Parts: sequence; C-alpha cells; structure tokens
Amino acid sequence: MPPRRRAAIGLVTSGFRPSKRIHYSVGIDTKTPAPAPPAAVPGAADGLQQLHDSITGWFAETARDLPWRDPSCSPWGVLVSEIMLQQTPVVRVLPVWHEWLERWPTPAGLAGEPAGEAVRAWGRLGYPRRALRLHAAAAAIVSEHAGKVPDTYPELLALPGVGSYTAAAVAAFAYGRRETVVDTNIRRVQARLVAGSALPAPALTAAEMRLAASLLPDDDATSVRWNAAVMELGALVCTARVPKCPACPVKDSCAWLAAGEPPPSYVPKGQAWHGTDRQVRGAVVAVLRLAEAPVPAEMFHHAPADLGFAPEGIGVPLAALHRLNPPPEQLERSLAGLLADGLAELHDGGYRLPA
DNA sequence: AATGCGTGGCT
DNA sequence: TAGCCAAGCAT
Repeated sequence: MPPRRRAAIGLVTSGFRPSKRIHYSVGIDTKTPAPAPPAAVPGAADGLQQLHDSITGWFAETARDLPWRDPSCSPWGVLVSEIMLQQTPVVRVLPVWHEWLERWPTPAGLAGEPAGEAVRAWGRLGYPRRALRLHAAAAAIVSEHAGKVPDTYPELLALPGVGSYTAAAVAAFAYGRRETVVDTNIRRVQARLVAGSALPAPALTAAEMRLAASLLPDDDATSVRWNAAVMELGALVCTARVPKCPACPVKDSCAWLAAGEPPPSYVPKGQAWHGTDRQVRGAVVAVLRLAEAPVPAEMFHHAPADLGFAPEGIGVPLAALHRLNPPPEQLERSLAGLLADGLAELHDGGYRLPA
C-alpha cells in the first residue's frame, strides 16, 4: 500500500472560541456580480477566522465516528462511501459499505467480478445504477490508473458516476487536497448562515460555488477539515426540516436567524413515487437481485399462481411486484428501461442481472 | 434546464 | 398518514 496524504479529520481539539456577531452582505443570486469575498468586507477577515474556528471546533467535539473518515481508510473506501452516500442516509450505507470493503478491498477486486454482483451486493440502498457505475469506475481505475484511485479532480470527474461533488470530495477527503466541496448540506448552511434564506436555490448556482470558494481556508489540512465540518453541521444541526439552532456553534452569526427565520421563498416539489416506472423498476430489480437463474418473462407478466410452478427463492419480491399490478405496457417499459440501462440482460429467454 | 432514477425512516 | 427528505449524476 503506497503512502498517501490524508487529513486526519476530527483530531482537532483546540481553537474553539465563541464567535462574535458577523454578517456578510453576500447573496447567492447568480445574476449579481461575483460576491465580494467575506474577507473583503470590513472587519470580516476576523469573522471568517472565527467562523472557521467555531465550526471546526464544534466538529472536533461532535463529529460522528464514521469508518471512511478514519485516516487508515483507503481512497477506494472513500470513493465507495461517497457513491453510496449520494442521496442515501449514512445509517443505511454503513453496513453495506463494510460488506463491500471486506469483499472488494481494492478496485481490482470489484472490477474482476461481473457488474451484476455489484448490483446484487448493493442491496436496498436505492438507485442501483450507482452500483453499475461504481463497477465501471473500478474497471476504469484498473485500466487507466493502474488500479489506484486517481488523486486529482479532473481525473476523478472522468470516472463513471463521479460528478463535481464526488470528485471534489474524494480529492479532499481521500487525498487531503484543498477543494471546493459543495453538497446539499454545505449549500443549506451557506444559504442560512450567509445568504439568510431558509433553503438554497433549487439548483446549484455559480454564485454558491464562488461563495464556497471564498469561505475555504487557505491551507490544505484546514480546508479539508472545514469541508467535512460544514457538511456535518448541515447533516446534524442545520437540517432541512427542523434545524437545531440552539445547538449551533454559529447561531450568533447566522443571517437567517438574524432575519427572523423567514420561510422558504419556494416550495420544493417532491418526487412522485406511487404508480411510477421507478416503483416498478425497483420491484423488478428486487426480484432479479434474489434470482439465481434468469427469470422468465412470464413470471413478470403473470401471477405465480397462474404459472403452475413455484418461483424458487423469489416468491416474496415477485408477489410484491404483482401486488403493484402495473399496466402491461408500464411493465414492458420498465423492463426495457432496465435493459437499456444495463441493469438487466436477457439470457435463455429470461431476465437476469448482468453477468 | 428539467427529468428520471430507489429506498425507508421520520413527522 | 402522506409527504418530506438523505454526502448527486447523467442526459
């Protein structure tokens, strides 16, 4: 195992001081010119330093002990965690992450198995295409990076399933680099603390990226700690629904609190679920995950009772699918979609995970 | 730029 | 209980 630069997140135990009241005249409106960095605001340089101290100090005391934050965790372990954590809560990721790292301690290990095994081992984390892309990323790491997770933002960004957030996060958390990490937690903290709004804009704006860059501490190690700390603050305290402001280390500096907690300026629209293709696809993949042989198309189209034989090992998810009772055309569309996405393949007249 | 893409705990 | 929401990405 080659030596690696790695920031020891969560080991800082000093530097905590109560922050003074500071306010930034910085917005996240993309139409306005680039916001003046807080450091350019009179007296704000001290405020920025205090912001760093307050939040990283809070992080040192409060941070969860997550395995991918351990300095001994490999870059591969960090990458796997970041992909799994996309739109998925930590508590659900933990057990699956452990299974993966034990089974596939290196990218080469995963790349050496069929993609379907990645989907199977993904379990019920959701968005199983992530498993497919992580498998493809492992293959790319083997073929293009000699089996080592790349350590630069552009190289990471080129990997399947790795977007701007994940590329920055892996460069920062696995390799100790100074990167502008912007996830939904950081966006929400910035929106409240600096912009004074209840929620960030519906989509990530360039202004938010500039703001995050302007808040980033100058040196590598501190910037890594800062990124992790702000994410943690958003995850544990500055939460979307009911923020725990009394427990916030920077409540006295928060523009949103100072403004009297104004409500969101827009209503986030939820995702439809019942009756959608996604629901059907999920039910189909649940069947394929448990199947040890290709599942005949008739099994999807007809209730088990009509088949004249018991589906081995897949009775429960198959029954769940038939309880959904999707229109035949929707079932067809969902199966075709899974084939098109590479989440399923046809073999011997049946459907199976890619082998 | 807006959509599609899973899952399950929480309120 | 029916939404809301969780360390996004690809198209």
